[in-house]
Amino acid sequence: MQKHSDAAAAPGPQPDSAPTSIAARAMATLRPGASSYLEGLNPEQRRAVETTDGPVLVLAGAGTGKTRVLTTRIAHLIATGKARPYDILAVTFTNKAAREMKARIGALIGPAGEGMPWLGTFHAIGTKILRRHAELVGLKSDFTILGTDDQLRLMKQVIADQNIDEKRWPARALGHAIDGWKNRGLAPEQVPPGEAGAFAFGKGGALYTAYQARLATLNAVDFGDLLLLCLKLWRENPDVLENYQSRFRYILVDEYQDTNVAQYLWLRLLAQGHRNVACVGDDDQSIYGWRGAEVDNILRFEHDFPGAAVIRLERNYRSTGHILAAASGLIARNEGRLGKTLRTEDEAGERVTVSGAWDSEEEARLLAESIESLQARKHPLSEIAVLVRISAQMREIEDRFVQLGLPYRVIGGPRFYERAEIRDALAYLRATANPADDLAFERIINTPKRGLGDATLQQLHAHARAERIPLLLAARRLIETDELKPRVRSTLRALVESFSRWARSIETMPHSEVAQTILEESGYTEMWQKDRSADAAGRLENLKEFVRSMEEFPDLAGFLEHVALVMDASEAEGAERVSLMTLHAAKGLEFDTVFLPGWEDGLFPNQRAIDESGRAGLEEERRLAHVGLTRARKRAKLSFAVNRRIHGLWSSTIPSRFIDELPPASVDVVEAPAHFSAGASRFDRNPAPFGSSYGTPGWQRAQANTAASGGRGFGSSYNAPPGGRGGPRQIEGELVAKSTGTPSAYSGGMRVFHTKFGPGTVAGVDGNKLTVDFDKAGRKMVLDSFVQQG
DNA sequence: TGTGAGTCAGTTTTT
DNA sequence: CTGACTCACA
Repeated sequence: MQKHSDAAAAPGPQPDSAPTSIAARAMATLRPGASSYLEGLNPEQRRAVETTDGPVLVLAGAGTGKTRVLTTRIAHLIATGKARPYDILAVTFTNKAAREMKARIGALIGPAGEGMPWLGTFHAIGTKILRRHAELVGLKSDFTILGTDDQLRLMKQVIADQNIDEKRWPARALGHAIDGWKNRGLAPEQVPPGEAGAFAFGKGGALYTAYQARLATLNAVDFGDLLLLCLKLWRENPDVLENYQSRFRYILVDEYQDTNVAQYLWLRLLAQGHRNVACVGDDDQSIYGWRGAEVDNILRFEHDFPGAAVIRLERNYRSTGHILAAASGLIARNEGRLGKTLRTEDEAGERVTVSGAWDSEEEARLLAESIESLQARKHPLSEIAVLVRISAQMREIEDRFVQLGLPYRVIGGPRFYERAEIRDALAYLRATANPADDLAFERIINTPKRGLGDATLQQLHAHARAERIPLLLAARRLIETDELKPRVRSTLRALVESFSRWARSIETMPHSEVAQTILEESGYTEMWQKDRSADAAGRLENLKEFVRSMEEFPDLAGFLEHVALVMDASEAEGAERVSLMTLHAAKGLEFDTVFLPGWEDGLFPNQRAIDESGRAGLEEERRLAHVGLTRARKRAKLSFAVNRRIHGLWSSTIPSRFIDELPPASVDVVEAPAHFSAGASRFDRNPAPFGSSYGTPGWQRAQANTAASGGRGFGSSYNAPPGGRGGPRQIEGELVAKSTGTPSAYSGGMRVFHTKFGPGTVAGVDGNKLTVDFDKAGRKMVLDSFVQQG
């Protein structure tokens, strides 16, 4: 049970034996020590659970049962009668963490835990508070929460309004600056003059002010405001603050090392009531400095909350000895840390392996072979992860997996709600629900194309600004005048009337039907049905899913809130696939075997991180390495390549300095392939005969694939023995690919199947390159060796 | 209004 | 080498 306590952690048999909260409370008063939920905790964990009063900092190293402590602590507070579920404020960073915590509390103490109204992300709780007191900060309670793209659009408008050249001062940069200020809890008037002047010849501050003003007129907030406006609310209304201070008898914070200054201030204000604040975190896993997280918050905790109890969880239940030793040895090089030493009672296990490759392509190949040999030994693919520093590394690895037919999934990536069709559908709903939502209206006024282009929009804007009214209202007024061309006028009238009709139908129809109607009547669905590009079908699917998902919510407002805040798409779990993700995305997860490719100076540690943040940047990179290693239960396999393509150019690289920082006793250097023998390094070993890889399933499958496609194309480069070359094999590969003049076995109109993109139709042929319209993935250029006839 | 060439930059990412 | 974006042109 303890073994995989952190992430996996269905709380096993415990829930069955866990009493309901009332019984538990009664029992706990009689025999406080005997509560079943406390069983199986180690002494430190138990102390972290039972030290309920006063400030507590729990330094929970990777795999030490952090989530378990947090959830048990809540269960304990409730079971002992110290607090009712609604007395407890429990904040997390992600929705995923919040969901997981809810589920686990529910499992521990039964239905009583499900009613925890104040368990959620900082932003969700901030929203809840702001909606109650919206008018005190100049909003209406049905304010809209803007996503990043709306934010950007708004910034562009603000920049244009101030007659600033958007070329020289891009909206993105302004957005970055404003986000930074908001992360630090700074309202426009609080920005230090020096900083405000840095943007656009001293206009940064003015732009920030203007941006906030625009938000206010739109009755909208951005993510930063959800915290910042709480601060404003509380500072200006001490009675409101007091109310929340006394309401939250106990406060718990997850991942405290990730808090930014705004969140810190937010917490500190609330915690000044009962002062029962428990923060759980790990300074060694702070990897979000670049987006405002302040490691200092955790380093300074004892100073900020005098008399705080500091509890270290150092017993690791996840990884074997060598992995832990490697991770600990590495992180010990960091200076700015509170210091913990992870220990395990598990066996030493396998040493961490380090291997070099000639180039990144070979690295990908060796990695895939290694996975296949694990697979051949019945190692489940779902227990294997490949963690990369930057997503650009994924391409080559994916290519290799695709070629071998090795099932994988990418974690992270673009999310459901970020897709254009979902944002469009959302914009229709938003503009219907809130006629003042100019950004939404603007987004869809000409989607689908209905002849309401830039010129019309400008007119609307001018009118709206002059009258200080929303765009939709401006449109309604304008169509009564003769300022518009007849055609535009009638189109706009139709649109405006549609919106009125849809708005009325919200009262009478179930909201998912309203959505369906809007999508039909606006011509939006039709637009995609008519679209001949290959991904149109997928988009229609997404829209269906979108409408379907609305049914899970009681009303439109509830749904809109959900998409604004709880934006992660549910991912199908448990499939028998290798997981591929960035190191950042891996935090909180664990796998039996973890591959860590790309350990090269410049890539990892990343040069930019060092350039921008110097020593602190390097230390954050090192923490990232530590996070990567500690994801592994049994096996961690590092690798690097000595040649890598960076921005399209081949450059030679040297192994990451982190590799040399690993404790040698816990590391095995794996023999390098033939060509990798020059230069004296610790990786200089006898080359393994390359022929040994010919028997792997991957090799055989690659050959089979080649045969299936007629033995032509890129695949044929693999017919040359991969070993026995002194130079970059990549170049050979390219030469072979380019010199393939023989006509492809494929021709336009043929149906083909691609392992990654699925079925599709050939649209064009150029030598061994095919242009294929895939049914799901859209139009892609692929090499014919990657597809099969079908 | 839509396309095609040309330009330019190019970590990590949640809410 | 990509992909995102802009700008000129039809």
